[in-house]
Amino acid sequence: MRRKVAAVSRSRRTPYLQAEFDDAIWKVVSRIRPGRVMSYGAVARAAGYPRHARMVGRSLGRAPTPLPWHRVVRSDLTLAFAPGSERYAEQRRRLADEGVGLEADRVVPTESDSIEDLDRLLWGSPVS
DNA sequence: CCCTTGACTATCT
DNA sequence: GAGATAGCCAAGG
Repeated sequence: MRRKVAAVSRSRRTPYLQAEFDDAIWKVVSRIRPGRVMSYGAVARAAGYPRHARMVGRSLGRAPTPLPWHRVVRSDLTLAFAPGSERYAEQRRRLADEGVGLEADRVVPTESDSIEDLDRLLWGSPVS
């Protein structure tokens, strides 16, 4: 059923529907492969909403169905939650379970991952 | 309206 | 590489 979030943005710039935004974001996140991570900004761009990195976390918090939210990290590969917080611990645990290397609060890129293509590499595989 | 707050980022020092 | 800074943008007070 259609959620009735009437929340049309009151922004002076880009009018947008929260429901559509959420659907786009959730779809992208649900496709991140296990053992891989993607940045908030990359998710936003892949969903068609450049410059909306800050909105991604908000959207994930609204997700009704289980989503691999733990695969979304900052562009510098650090976790966005406060170290010591419950959600921080949860994210670390889930990533570790998938074999993702962690150094302090930062994901350790695989040797095959190159910094320049993080967007694509983090995504996992070319969108086909 | 104005101001503050974030699950953010790119770019300087 | 760690901080500081300036953009970013929707929500909520």
